[in-house]
Amino acid sequence: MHILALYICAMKYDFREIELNAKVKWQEQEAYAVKEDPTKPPFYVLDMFPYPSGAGLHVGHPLGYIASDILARYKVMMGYSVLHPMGFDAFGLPAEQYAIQTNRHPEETTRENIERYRQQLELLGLGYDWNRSVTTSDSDYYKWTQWIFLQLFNHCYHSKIQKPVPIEKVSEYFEQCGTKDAPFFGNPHEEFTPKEWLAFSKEKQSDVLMHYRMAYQADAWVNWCEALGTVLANDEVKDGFSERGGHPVERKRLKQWFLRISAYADRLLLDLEELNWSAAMKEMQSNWIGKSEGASLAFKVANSDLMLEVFTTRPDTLFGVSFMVLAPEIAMLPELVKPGFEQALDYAKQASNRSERERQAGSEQVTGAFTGSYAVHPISGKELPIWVGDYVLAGYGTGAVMAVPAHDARDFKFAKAFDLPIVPVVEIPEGESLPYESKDGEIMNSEFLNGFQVKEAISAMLAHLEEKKLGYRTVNYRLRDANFSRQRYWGEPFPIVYTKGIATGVPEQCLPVELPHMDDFKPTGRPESPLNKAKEWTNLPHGIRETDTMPGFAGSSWYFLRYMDPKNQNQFASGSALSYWKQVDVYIGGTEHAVGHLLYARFWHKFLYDLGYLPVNEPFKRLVNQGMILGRSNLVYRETATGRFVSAGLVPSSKKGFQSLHVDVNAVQDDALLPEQVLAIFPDARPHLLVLEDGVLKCGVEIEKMSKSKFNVVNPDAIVEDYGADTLRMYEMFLGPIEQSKPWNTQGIEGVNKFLRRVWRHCISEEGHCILDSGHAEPAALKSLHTLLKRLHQDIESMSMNTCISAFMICLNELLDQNCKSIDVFRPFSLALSPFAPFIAESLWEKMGGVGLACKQEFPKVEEKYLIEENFIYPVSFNGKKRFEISLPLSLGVSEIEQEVLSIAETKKWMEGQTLRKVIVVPGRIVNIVLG
RNA sequence: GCCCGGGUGGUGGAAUCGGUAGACACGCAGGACUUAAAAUCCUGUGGGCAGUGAUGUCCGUGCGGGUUCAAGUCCCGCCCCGGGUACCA
Repeated sequence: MHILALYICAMKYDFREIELNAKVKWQEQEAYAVKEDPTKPPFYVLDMFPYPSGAGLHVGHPLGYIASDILARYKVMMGYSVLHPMGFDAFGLPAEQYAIQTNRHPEETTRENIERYRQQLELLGLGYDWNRSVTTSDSDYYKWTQWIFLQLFNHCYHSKIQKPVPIEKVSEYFEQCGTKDAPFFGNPHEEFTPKEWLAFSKEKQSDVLMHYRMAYQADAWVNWCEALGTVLANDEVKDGFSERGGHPVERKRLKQWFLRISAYADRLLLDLEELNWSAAMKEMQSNWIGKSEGASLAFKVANSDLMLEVFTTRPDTLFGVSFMVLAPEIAMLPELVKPGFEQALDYAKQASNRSERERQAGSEQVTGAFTGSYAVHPISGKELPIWVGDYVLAGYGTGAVMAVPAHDARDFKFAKAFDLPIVPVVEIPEGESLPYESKDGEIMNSEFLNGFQVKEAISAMLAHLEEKKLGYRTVNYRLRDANFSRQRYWGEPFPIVYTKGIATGVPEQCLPVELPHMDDFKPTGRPESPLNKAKEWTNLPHGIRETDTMPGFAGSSWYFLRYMDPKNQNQFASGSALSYWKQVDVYIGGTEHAVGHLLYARFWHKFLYDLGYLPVNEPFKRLVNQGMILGRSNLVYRETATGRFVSAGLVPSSKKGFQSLHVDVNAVQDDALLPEQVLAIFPDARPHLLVLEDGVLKCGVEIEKMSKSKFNVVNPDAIVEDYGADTLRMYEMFLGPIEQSKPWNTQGIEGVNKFLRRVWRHCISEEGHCILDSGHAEPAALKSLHTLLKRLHQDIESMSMNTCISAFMICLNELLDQNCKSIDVFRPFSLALSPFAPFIAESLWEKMGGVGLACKQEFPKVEEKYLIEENFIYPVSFNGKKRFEISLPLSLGVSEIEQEVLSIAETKKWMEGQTLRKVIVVPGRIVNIVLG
C-alpha cells in the first residue's frame, strides 16, 4: 500500500526528478554559455550583484533575479544574444567585521559565503553563465580596478574641453602660464608664475599637481570610529554612530584619497534626461547633485585688505543682509578676530572639533560668536558684523554666508538668538510671517529694486553686480568629491608607492598590487590601515606602499563592464566585446543604491568613455527598481514586572509594561507557539510563567526588514525543497508588481503550485507519457492560446510578471473547460512557460517530442487572426449605471448600435416614464443612455 | 520640514486612452469521490436591504468637494502609510 502510493506519486508532477533532468540537460548542452554572436542583436540584462553575507540568500534577493531571468530567457527565445551574468561584491567592511567576530580570515569566510550563494542561486534555475562570473576580491578582477584608479590618478579634468587630460598637460601649462587662467579642475592652494613654478622643488611640484589629479589626496575631516578602528563613509554613519555596530564616531583630520566626481556634476545631471529610469530615481540623483544657480559676490572687510566671498541664490535680497556668518573651519578667521573677541577663536576651535554627533544633538540650540570685525555692504556701504556659526558648512560654497534673516529660516534663528537686526525686503503676504522664504512677492526697502517681483529682481541684481564688477553669476553643487580611502584590511590596495614623500603610480605591468595575506588584520587602534602591520609588504627598496585600501564602491563601479570580457588578461575588456554589448539594456536592483553606487558607476563610466575606452557615455539605459520583500516577524510579549510570557490576545494594544521579543519565524506556526517551544527558546521561561490562549502562546506580528537579527529570514532553499523551484519562481512573480515592497507570506503559494500540477497532469499520463493528440486545434483553444501570447509579449517587456502569471492561469482554465487535448496548443503553451518555469517546460517539451532544448526554441508568435472577434457584449448603461448586456456585431457603426439598442424591449422597460436626452455609443466599448 | 511613491473585498492583487470595479489566486463556506484522510473536482463568496426562490434594489476603490453622458483613473482641499533627504545659503 505504502509502496503503491509512492509509485503513483512518482508518476505525478515530480519536481525533483524534473529539476534534475533539466539541470543535466542544460549542463550537457551548455545552455547558458554566452557568445558575442554577430548574427544576433545583443541584449544585456543585469542584476545588482549581491554582497555575500553570512546569512545566505533570503527570499527577497531572488525577486529581481527571477524577473531578470524571465526577461533574459524571453530575449534568448526572441533571437537575441543575451548577456545575463552574476557575480559577487566581496570586499568591504561587513566581511571584515564578520571575520573579526568569528576569528577567521575574510578570504575564507568570503569564499564560503560565495559558494553558499552560488548554490542557492543555482537551485532557482537562473540561467547565468558562471564562466563569466566576477568577484571583486579576486586579484584578476581588482587588477583592473587598480588600473582604472591609475587612470584617474594620471588625469586632470579640463574645464574648457570638458574632458580629462594627462596630468603632464597641467605641468606643461604651469611652465608656460603659471596658474593664470588655468582651465583645470582642482583645489589649488596658491597662485604662482611660470618662473616660480620652475623654481619649485620636485616635491613641491608634485604636491601642487596632486591638487589637480582626478584621484587626489587631501587633508579632510573624516568619521573616525575608535571601536571599528577605521574611517567610515558618510552613509555608514547614522546620527553620530556607525551604522554597523552602533559605535560612536568622532571627527579626525587625515590625509585621504578623493575622486573628483564634482568635475562631472553637470554632465551627471544633464545626462539623466535621456535615461529610462523612474522619475523618483532621477529626482534622487538630481537632488544629490544639488545644482543651484546664483551669484558669487565679495564683501570687503572694513579697515582691512581681506575680502569675504559668499555664494547666494537670492541676490534679490542683498539689501536685506544684516550680518555675515563664517564656518568655524574657515582659514582666515584668526586675521578677522579683533582683540577682545578671542572667544570667537575658542568657539571656532571647539565647534570644528565637535563630532557630527554633538553637532547633530545640539542642532536645536543656535551657537555662534562675534569676531569683532565688520564687512562692508557692496552697494549701500553699511557695516555688517561678521560672526562665526556652526550652521555654516565649510564644505559648501565658500564657507561664508551673507545672512538675510527676514527670508532665510536659519539666518532668522541665528538673528533671533543673538539679537541681530532683521530687515524684510520682500513684501510679506497676509497670513504669512517671518521668515518668509517664498519667491513670490514684491521687493521693498531695496533702492533700485523696489517694485520688482522677486524673479525679475534676481536677474536685475545679477546684471547690476556684473556691470559694477561686484560679483558674477555662478553655479554651486551639493555633490562633493568622493572619499576613496578606507583604513581597512579587506579592500583593494592602492597601486601607489611613496618615494621620498612623492606619491607615484605603480607601473601598469606591475599590476595587480596584491593584498598581502595577514593572519592579524585587526585594526591597529590608530587611524591607519591594518596593512601598516605588514612591514614586508609596505617596505620596498625604493619606497613605501600606500596602506589605505579602496572603499566598497570601487569594485562595484565598473563590474558590469568586466562581465563583457571577464577573462581578459590584457585589458579590462576588449574593444570588440565592449562595442558588441555596448551598455546594460535593463538593470534591476533596489532603490537603496540610488545615489551611491549608481552615481559612482555613471561617473567611472563617463571617465572611461572620455578616455576613449567605451562606445557609449551612460552605463545603464533602463533601470527597474525592485521593491523589498519584507519580513514578517513574530514577537512574544513578556510582562516586565512579573516575567510572565503573555499570549498576544491578552496583551494591551499599547504594549505598555511589556517587552517585545523576536522569535524565529521558522519555529512559529500560524502565529502561535506551543508551551514546550517557548520553554525551549527562552531558557529562563518556566511553565508557571506562561499565560496561554487555547493552549498556545499566540505571537504578535510585525512587518519589517528581513534580517538575521529579527529572526524573520526565510531562505529560498526550504521553499524549493517543499514545492520546487518553478513554483518559487512563479510565486515570487505572482505576489505583485516588481517595484512594490511587500511582506513575505507563503499563504498563496498553493495556487501557483496547483497550476503547475494541473498543466503536468493534463499533458502527461501517470505512466509518464504525453497524452495529448495531434488532431486539429479548435478555434476557441487557439484564441485562448494567442490571447495569452499577446499578453506575454506586452507584459514581459514591461516587467509586469505578475499579470503574466495570471494570464497563464486564465488560459489553462479555458483550455481545461474546452477539454482541449491538442498538442498544437500545449506545445507553444509550454514554450511560453519556459522563461517562467524553465524546469517543467523542459520536461514537457521533451515528452511532447520536442527536439533540442525548450529554452533555446523560438518564442511562439502571436497570430492576430485567432484573436478577431465578431461580436462584442455591450454593457448598456442608463445614466452611467449598467443595467444589462447585449451582444452585437463589432461591424456595426454608431447609429446602427443606437438603433439596435433602442429597439429592444429591455431598453424600453428602463426608459419608461422618462425622456431620452442623449445616447452615447463607443463602438467596441459601451452604450450609455442619458435620461432626464 | 521638504521631495517622491502609495491607500481597491477577509488577504495578495487586476482594471491599456476616463468606458462592465474586484480579473487571477489565497482563504472561507457547502457539495462530490473516499472506511477515513490527503489529493482532485464542482458550486458559492464586496457589503446592506427585500424575497422560499430565480431575482430585485441601494451602497461601494482612504475622506470631503468638483469636472464629465460616464471617475479607482482627471482637478482642488484634507487624512493615513511607505521611501528618500535634511542646516547646501
